[in-house]
Amino acid sequence: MPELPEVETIARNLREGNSQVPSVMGMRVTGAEVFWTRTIAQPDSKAFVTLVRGQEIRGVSRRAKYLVFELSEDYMLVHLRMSGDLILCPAGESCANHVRMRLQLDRDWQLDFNNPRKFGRVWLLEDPADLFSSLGPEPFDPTLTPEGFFASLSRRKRQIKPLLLDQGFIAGMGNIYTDEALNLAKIHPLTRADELDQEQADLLLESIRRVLNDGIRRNGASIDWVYQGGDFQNYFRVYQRTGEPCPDCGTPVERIVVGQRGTHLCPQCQTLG
DNA sequence: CACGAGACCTGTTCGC
DNA sequence: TGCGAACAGGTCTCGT
Repeated sequence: MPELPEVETIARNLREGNSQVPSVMGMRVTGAEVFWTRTIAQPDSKAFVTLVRGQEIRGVSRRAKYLVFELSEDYMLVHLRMSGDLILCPAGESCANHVRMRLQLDRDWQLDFNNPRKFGRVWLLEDPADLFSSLGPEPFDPTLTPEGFFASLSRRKRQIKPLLLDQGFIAGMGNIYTDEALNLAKIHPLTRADELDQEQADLLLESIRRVLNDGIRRNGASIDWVYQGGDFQNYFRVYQRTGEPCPDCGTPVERIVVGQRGTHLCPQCQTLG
């Protein structure tokens, strides 16, 4: 589930609460359990448990696809990777089947890191800067202008889809929103980045922002068993819609493989120059 | 630098 | 029904 809109939704729900759960702001960590040791990337899991205890949650935000917990002493960063989710669950209850790490909180809540495929990771750091140093700009950063975006594209010879998935080029895009944005912008995923003109770059940046915004507005996308919450999956244009009509021209959507990722496109709208 | 393949993991779905 | 293959929202590392 976790691309920018899903991570943003999780951060917002934890920060602000919703009809089901309260905000975690001001809650204190009274203990931690690690059920899959490799979940903790830094420090080691034993040190993590010791260090995190007693810290108060003072902020929850997002950078790229990382959840950023500002604690009283450190920052806790969580990357959900392919199948992770964070669930605020009443203390002592079982809200998920694959919990790899749990923070016990006061006020009778616990924060469960559910993660069936065990790819997700957690860091506890004094300063998150090193983790973030190689990340590209946030898509909504106002200093990311159409002109600057075009200039960045012009310097790259990679295919546009793998480039958009590269978190060092632009942060937060994943397989869903990349396919959606490229279809909206009518750009073939194999197009070389330096072959796009200014007009296409403008449209691509606008499309990226539009699909991400739509995703956020719908609380993200919920595909299959991994995640419940959003309903953006009902508004996909091409992602996992192989054989269904392109929303613009009606041509059946095709599936190809690009960089080992399933890729969905309209062969009529998105052609190679 | 660009690219492809393989790793890391478990669960679901599809085809025979 | 059963069983293996294919596939899944991500990222890292290695070889060419």
